[in-house]
Amino acid sequence: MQPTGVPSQLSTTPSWLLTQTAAHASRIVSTALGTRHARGYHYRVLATLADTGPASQADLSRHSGIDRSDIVATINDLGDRDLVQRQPDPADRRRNIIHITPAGRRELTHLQHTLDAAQETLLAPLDPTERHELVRLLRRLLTHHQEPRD
Amino acid sequence: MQPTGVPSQLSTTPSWLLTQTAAHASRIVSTALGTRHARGYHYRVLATLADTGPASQADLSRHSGIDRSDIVATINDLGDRDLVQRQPDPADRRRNIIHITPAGRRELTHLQHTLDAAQETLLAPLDPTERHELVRLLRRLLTHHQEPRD
DNA sequence: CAAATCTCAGCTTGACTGACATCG
DNA sequence: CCGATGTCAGTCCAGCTGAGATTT
Repeated sequence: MQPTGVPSQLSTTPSWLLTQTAAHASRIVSTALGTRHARGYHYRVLATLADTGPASQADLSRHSGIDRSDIVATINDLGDRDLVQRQPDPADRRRNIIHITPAGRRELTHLQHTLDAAQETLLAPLDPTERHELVRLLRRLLTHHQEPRD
Repeated sequence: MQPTGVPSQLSTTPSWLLTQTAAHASRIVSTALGTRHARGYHYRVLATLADTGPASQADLSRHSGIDRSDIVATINDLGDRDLVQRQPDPADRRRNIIHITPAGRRELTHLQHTLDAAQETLLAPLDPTERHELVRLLRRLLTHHQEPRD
């Protein structure tokens, strides 16, 4: 008896497995973030700000991997909740400098704890060695496909 | 120097790695399918039909994991290209029975070859043992999260 | 009546595209 | 004028929700 009745041609395919597992991961993570009224973009922006300090929206886009266009709404959301502040750059009036606020840092900490728990849920069936191996393999694939500077 | 400049908190997270890797996989696969003017749903429906034989749209939905609502448009697309046929079920007039046509089988074969190549591209940096291990770990995660009959 | 089937319209996330005005 | 920046509108895929019509 098959799990979801998925045809064998699909269910043995690495890319299918990846997609499916990622879908589960994303659902678990979204649910976790949802308990704090956040979404992926919100966390990524906060994490990036905490990581690299205040930045222009363009820099934020580059560092977080979120498209310029999507940064706008995300910053609006976070700004509405006073988790970040948008200030015009006096030195370059095209720019907004985005700062994370103390409340933003606190929220980030909460989010990280929430995500740690989600991570544990996701990886429950794997022992530490296997988790490490999974991470290793995925990183290999990622770096390979990210830096094909040929 | 970081690859995409992604903050470390993200880049070491399994679920982040999964999502990112899956994104690459999906782009590779979509591109491959695109060369034959197909998308994921098209392949999945064709593969399911070839695997389980003619089926109602509801069964097709169950077996392919595609939502009922999305089956409709997919079958329309495939029908327009004469890759499948939609016939009313004489025994149950609520049903349409979907058949794969000879052209559909031929197209499926093409798609599978295309996808095999995409798979090879995706897994290029891993040796056979590692590929097998990756598949094993992903399947463990999947089955765990798919059949939580607790 | 309940349940299954098909269909349709619409929403959501994440990612992206194109255009535009502003400014350096 | 070129190029970077912020903004806005809109597209796209994959997945889902809800409702209706039809039939068993």
